[in-house]
Amino acid sequence: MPHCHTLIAGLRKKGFRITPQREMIIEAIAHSGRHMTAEEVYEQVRTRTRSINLATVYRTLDFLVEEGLASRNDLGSGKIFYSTARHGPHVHLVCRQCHRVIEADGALIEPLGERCLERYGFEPDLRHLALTGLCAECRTEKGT
Amino acid sequence: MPHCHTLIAGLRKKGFRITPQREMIIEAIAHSGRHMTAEEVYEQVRTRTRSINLATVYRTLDFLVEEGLASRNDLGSGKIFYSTARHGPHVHLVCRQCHRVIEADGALIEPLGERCLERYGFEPDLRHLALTGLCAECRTEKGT
DNA sequence: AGAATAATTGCAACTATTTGCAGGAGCAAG
DNA sequence: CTTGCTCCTGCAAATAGTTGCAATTATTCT
Repeated sequence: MPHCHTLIAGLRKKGFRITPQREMIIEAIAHSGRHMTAEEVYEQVRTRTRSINLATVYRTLDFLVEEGLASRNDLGSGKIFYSTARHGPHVHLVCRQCHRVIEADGALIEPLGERCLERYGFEPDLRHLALTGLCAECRTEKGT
Repeated sequence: MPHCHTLIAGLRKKGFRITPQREMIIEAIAHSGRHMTAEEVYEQVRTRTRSINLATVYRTLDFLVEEGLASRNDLGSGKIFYSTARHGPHVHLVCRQCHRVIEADGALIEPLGERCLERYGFEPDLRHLALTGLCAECRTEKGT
């Protein structure tokens, strides 16, 4: 799993500019190894410098998503979560009712990638897939 | 489509109240057979009555999602799309770069549902799955 | 090192979505 | 058809996320 310096070096090699803001945003999110909202990333970077703006955070995060270095997930809570691909591939099972999020093994969707590529020339990012549905508890509740 | 009447009857049977607003919102989205933003649904219903509020539209759409009758997709454009499950199961392949959306055959992810259920007791809604990744064109562009 | 240049930032305005609360209305029971 | 119990709606305010534009600055070329 790429460390933030690897990420940064990669971006630089591709010809993107690495500003202190971008560097700190990347470090914040890559280092946390968790899912963060833009606001959280902002707060985190803010503890290190005053030269950071929330709009920049949003733009940088979306930029990272475009470059395939982070993923953006709407888990139905009204907030969008971002994360790098540091922790291995995995799937989020998001309950549409209680909004609980189960982290499932990425192996679950292994065969999927190849088929997308074959049939549609589309290369899905399967490191942070989110599936919506009903969790076990909500299912039994419902099943009355 | 009398389809929406089925939906409405089902909700009534479950003990939910069917207000004119809910009825019109359901008709709007079920009838369109497309993906719509909350704003579009609002405009659509607005042509029929003045007694509708955008907040109600948002709440009703989220309610439908909870009930498993609609799905909510953040396709990365800053707007959230909603749709019913009228057209058969299918997958959205969303390019993270050009934001193009390819509609793929739902059979693509058939085996996935069973495995989620087996291992996690989680029943995913596979009728409107969205996968993020790189489309063929953006991939070749990148491959320079 | 210094200048040119084009990408990136901050600001502020704007759009999108959520939430609290008070009043309104669907539905069941009588 | 009236009552009462709740759930639902509208409003307005709060929170999230996006965008245009002028100023700034990372990188390249000399």
